Amino acid sequence: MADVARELSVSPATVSYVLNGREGTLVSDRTRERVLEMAQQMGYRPNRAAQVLAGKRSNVVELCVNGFHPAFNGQVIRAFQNQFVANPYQLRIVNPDYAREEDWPFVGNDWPMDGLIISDAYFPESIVPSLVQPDAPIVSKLGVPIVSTGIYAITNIDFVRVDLSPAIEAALRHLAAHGNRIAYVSLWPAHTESENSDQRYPVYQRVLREFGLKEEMIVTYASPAMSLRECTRVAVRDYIAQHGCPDGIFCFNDERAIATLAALRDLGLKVPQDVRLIGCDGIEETTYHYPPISTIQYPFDEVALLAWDFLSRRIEQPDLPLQSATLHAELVLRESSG
Amino acid sequence: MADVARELSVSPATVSYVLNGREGTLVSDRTRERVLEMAQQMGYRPNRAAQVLAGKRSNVVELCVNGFHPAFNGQVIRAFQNQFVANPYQLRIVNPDYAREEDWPFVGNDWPMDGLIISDAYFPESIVPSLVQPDAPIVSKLGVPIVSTGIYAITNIDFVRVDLSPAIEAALRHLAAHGNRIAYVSLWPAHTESENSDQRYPVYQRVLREFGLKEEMIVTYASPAMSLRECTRVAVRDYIAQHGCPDGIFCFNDERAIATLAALRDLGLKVPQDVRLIGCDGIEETTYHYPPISTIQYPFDEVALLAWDFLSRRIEQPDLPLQSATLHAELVLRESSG
DNA sequence: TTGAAAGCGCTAACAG
DNA sequence: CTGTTAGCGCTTTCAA
Repeated sequence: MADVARELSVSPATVSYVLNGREGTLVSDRTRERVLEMAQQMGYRPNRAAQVLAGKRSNVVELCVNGFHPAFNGQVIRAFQNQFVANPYQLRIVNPDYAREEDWPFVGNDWPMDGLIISDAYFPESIVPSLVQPDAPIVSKLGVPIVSTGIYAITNIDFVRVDLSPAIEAALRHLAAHGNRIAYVSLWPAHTESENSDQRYPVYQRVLREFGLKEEMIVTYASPAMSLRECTRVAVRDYIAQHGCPDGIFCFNDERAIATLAALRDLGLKVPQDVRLIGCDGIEETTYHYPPISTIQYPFDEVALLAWDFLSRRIEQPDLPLQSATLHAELVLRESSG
Repeated sequence: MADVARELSVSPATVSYVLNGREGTLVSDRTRERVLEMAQQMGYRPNRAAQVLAGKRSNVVELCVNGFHPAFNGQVIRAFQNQFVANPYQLRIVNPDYAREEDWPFVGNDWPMDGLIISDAYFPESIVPSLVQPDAPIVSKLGVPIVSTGIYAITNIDFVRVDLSPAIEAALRHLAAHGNRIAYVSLWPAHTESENSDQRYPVYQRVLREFGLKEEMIVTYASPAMSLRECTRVAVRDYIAQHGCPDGIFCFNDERAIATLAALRDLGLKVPQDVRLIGCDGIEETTYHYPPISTIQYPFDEVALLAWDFLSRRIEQPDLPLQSATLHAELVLRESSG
């Protein structure tokens, strides 16, 4: 910038003015033009670190998801990115799974940002709550506003929550109407579940009780050696080998439903004839399997739209009252559930 | 930092020393201890922008991939992230697809970084080459070293290239051994292909010529309204409705193979009985479909390992001679190819 | 063993 | 309309 200024014998401030496109005719058209041209020619690029240090906005919004690979987060990210095309802000994706412990609760990323979106705050318990100031909930300890989204949304800051319960209930009623053994392919054994950690289990428990059925949990521990899908495939195969086959299976998510489908195929069982299957999340892949997998559709686009809406408003007006919305996921029945 | 210093009545420099963990006993143990404790207590967090501005390394390495969602890049990202656990560097993922045009060729991200890894430099043509200085190829115009990886690696900077050709040839020979109509589900029509844009087509062309077979291209244009998979599914369905069914289909990638499998199912065709199918990339999902899809396995982990190896070495020693490696993808035959 | 001071590249008063 | 100047938070000589 100084170079450009020197070359043109104007002051750096003038260059800064035109490059920042300050409105009003602070700078004469001729000067502006010359500066622009020279900057272009000299390949000037702003130093963002310096800009931020000098008090400028970073124009970065961070999206925090846990894991890039799982299809669910892929769709979350894609939906958010679509909000950010033709938008002055950049979206920066971070994945706290890989953050170094010593960086918690700041998820290992303290580069400048103007706001933070946390999708499914389902991280090593403590991270997110510790970012939120109990007394001044709107602006976080990071100094920027946070919007929390998803099933595990935190609800004392701006949030977009997705409620799965009605859809899960419908799914389980559907299964219960067609059989007596309804299993749940879950993350943890029942006794580990807390309201906070799984929206699904309480519904499962309630519906099964209502129908007078016995709970059957198929627990799929993750293992470092195997992928999530492999673990699930093995767990389901083992369970059925030992206990026989349920009439219906509801899975914690589509990843597990896909693995479950493979496990059933491994055992020569037919879906939906021998066993009905329903997943959860609504990732695109479910429509490409055979049979197409019934699922509970997470409203990716609506969440992204609302979250960005809340956040951008909050960035402009930090003392707005709490903004919130609750969306409802929808049961999509396909062949796998008969 | 100044606050911490003031609180302890030491100079900011002292605080900086201990916080940067400079070796040698520059600072007395007692002072060090007090500083550490006070910093902790006051919740001190370094301002990375300021650190960088003052000349410190950012400890950030950027990984540039095109698109988060597609399963292929998901596996690329995961493989790289595994290199970066327990590594002082942070990995920052960027996706130039969503970069604003005016930011090219800097892919919309000019936050500080110490190095750049470009995975499959398959972006709007110009981006990557324009980052490389023709005269001083090792260090890029960005001022940091670049390592290029993947099928479309640029080979005048440090690179890890993946050669698909032998595996593709094996795949096509396998198909050609079992039928006369071998189709290629491609991105573009044949006349668009250039050596640089598709490693696969030249092999397809060569093998088909050798067997005296006629080329059949099934072109799957992407459309903004439909997902890649949907587009492919429709394109394959239409093609077969019009031209009848080939004996073997080789797909540009697994995404397309999965969609092709769905299309074949839509038409009531059996794989591999009616038509043999082989994909490319080796994404995990291929093992979960029915039938499991034959594919060409991209060496995700090896690429990540070597790329990081090259880059970290280059960061330390900028004037090392060119580093390079070529890996070979491997054909994995599963049920879909008979 | 510690402190003072310059400067990284930029922005935003303020003065002219 | 344009230039001067004081920082932003930190690192790093250099001097004490």
